[in-house]
Amino acid sequence: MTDTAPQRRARARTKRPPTILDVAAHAGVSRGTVSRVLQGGHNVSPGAREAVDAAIRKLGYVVNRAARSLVTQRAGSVAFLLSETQDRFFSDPNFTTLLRACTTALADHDLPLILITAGTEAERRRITPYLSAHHVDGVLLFSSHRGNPMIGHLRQAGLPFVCCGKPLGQRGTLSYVAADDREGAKNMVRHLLESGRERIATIAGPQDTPGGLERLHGYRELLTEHGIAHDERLVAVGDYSRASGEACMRELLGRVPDLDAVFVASDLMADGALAAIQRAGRRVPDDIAVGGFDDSPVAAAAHPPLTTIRQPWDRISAMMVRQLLAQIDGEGPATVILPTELVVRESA
Amino acid sequence: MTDTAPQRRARARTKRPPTILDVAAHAGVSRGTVSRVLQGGHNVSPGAREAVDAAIRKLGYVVNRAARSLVTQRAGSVAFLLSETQDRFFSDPNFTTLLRACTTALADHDLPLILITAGTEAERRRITPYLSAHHVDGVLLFSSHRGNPMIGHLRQAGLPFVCCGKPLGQRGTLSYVAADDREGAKNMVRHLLESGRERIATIAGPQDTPGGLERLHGYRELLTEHGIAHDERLVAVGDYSRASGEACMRELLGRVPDLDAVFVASDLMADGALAAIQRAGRRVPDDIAVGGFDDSPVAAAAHPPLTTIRQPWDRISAMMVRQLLAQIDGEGPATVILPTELVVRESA
DNA sequence: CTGAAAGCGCTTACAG
DNA sequence: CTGAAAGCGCTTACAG
Repeated sequence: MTDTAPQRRARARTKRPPTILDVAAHAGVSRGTVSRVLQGGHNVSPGAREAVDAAIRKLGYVVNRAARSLVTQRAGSVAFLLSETQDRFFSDPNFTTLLRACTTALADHDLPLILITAGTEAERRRITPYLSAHHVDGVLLFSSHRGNPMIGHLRQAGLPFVCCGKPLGQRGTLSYVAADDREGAKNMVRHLLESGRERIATIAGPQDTPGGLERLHGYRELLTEHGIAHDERLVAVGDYSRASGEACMRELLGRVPDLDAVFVASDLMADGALAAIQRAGRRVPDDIAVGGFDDSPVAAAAHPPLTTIRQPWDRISAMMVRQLLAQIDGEGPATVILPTELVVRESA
Repeated sequence: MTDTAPQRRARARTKRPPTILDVAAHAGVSRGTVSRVLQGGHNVSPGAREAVDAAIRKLGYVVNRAARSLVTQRAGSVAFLLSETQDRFFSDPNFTTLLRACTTALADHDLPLILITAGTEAERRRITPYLSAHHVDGVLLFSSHRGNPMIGHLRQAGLPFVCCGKPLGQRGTLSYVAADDREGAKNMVRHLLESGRERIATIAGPQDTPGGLERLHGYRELLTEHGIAHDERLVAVGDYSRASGEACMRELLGRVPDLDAVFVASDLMADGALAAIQRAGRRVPDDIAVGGFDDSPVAAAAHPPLTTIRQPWDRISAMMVRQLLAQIDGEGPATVILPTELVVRESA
């Protein structure tokens, strides 16, 4: 019974891929030597090394990660853990920026990124055994709320992790990477002041998040440094959504009709503020200057384009990955604060 | 030499997790029996089963996935493969919706989602060996461009995959799940017609994508069915970006000042169109009705909120996962087309 | 620098 | 229904 062409092809396709043993046979060396070449080629003679490399290319050999993991006791992958109410983070324009940057940074280290969401208690319960069993070597943790229980789980599991942004309401030292929120806020308010604005309001972010807190601190600190008295009527607090930006702006305009500038703690909220201002028949920046925060994609797309503070997402992501790898290799925790940058467009 | 407390804790933390052997010892059965319980408990007596379950709970046993993979020859994970120019897809509001829905659908099957980007030729080259080595059991493929070479790679690797949307420029049968673009477009244009509009323009998507093509076909088909002659001046083609929507709308208004409605092939472009219309001093929907497509987050946030066609992302994702699992289990390819839904808001 | 061999933690025929 | 045993594909001391 002769095979038909399709049958032969089908069998060839499902044929077991070459193993280290096939490579060893082709190269005329032992399994151990092939493995040593795979590990970087230390303690291998140039000749053996070349023979192995040639065999690998010829056979199209790719290491079996499961087998490697089993012996090295390492998963060979890292989790991108979103421990946030899903809607909130997924609708955040910064999220995709971060996700992309982390994927790229990890790919450079040949580490697949496993995306895990754990916004609810039920999800956290489901994912905890997975993490405790060290099915990943480490975790990039994205969560902005005070007292996230996920952090306790990760600590208990002894799993290396690095947070994006300063985790609030945690005791002890934790690794995290963050932008310099306070300094960024101060730079924006200074910019508004230096361009001649005198009644500067602010729309802060949620006060249980580091960005919400620190950017408001920065706003107050800078005004104080310039001898400007506090006026709480100039402060509104949103939830980072576009709708809340719009509502806060309406509120501020009602309370302080003669305000001439507003520093908004996120671009998305700033975009909402823009709508409220225009709806009120005021012009940006002529009547009211608007400064955002993030330099997310919405900033450039806004009308007018937003002057904002750029968060260095690429650097934040790369640093998170670097810190995580260091921790996986046994290093202790570290805090990394990265500077922001004022991006001047048309809104202020 | 007595250990200090921290040392003891450190050792306890890095202690090897329990294996199937520990469970077997605790339950007083053999390794094989524990494994059978893990596989669903067939051919295991109730007593043995209970003893094993108790031991598992007591020890906090979690299966070692690497060991399992090694023997089952399955990776136990699935890739979410973004084979699209990164900027384009990551800035698409539908992307996060899809990503979230797929993560959830896979989690229900205890399959981790591995996020992989392969927008450039260099990335594709890097990722191909990983896929060919079956480091994932299957691929959810997101790519909208004609003739994506990734599809050839996946076929060659014999790796099960399901596409999101109909892949253009491919021969042979492929599994894909898509919304009924043409019917959706027809529904929107019908809605515009029935609400009394007479000069209906359209902003289509890129003509090398199924959505760009099919929605334009639907527009034309519906008009023809209603005996309305083609007028190519009423057709503009964008690239799905907000900016292109704005530019196309400006173009259309210049060419046909008396148009009274526009069907836009994506919400993001529709949002841009809104800006162009308002900038031209026309009102929506009073002067011009605007219909979008997607029902992405921008639709509800637009001013005025967009009337649009809802893509059933949750169903699309769930179906993609279901089809993929079926293929992994040996089933052949299938095409799934899901109906869309007209969502009436204020813009039309 | 190299090979032989143990062992990582599972699953799965195979006997019984 | 159950146990003993082979084997998945690697890495890594250990000798030499």
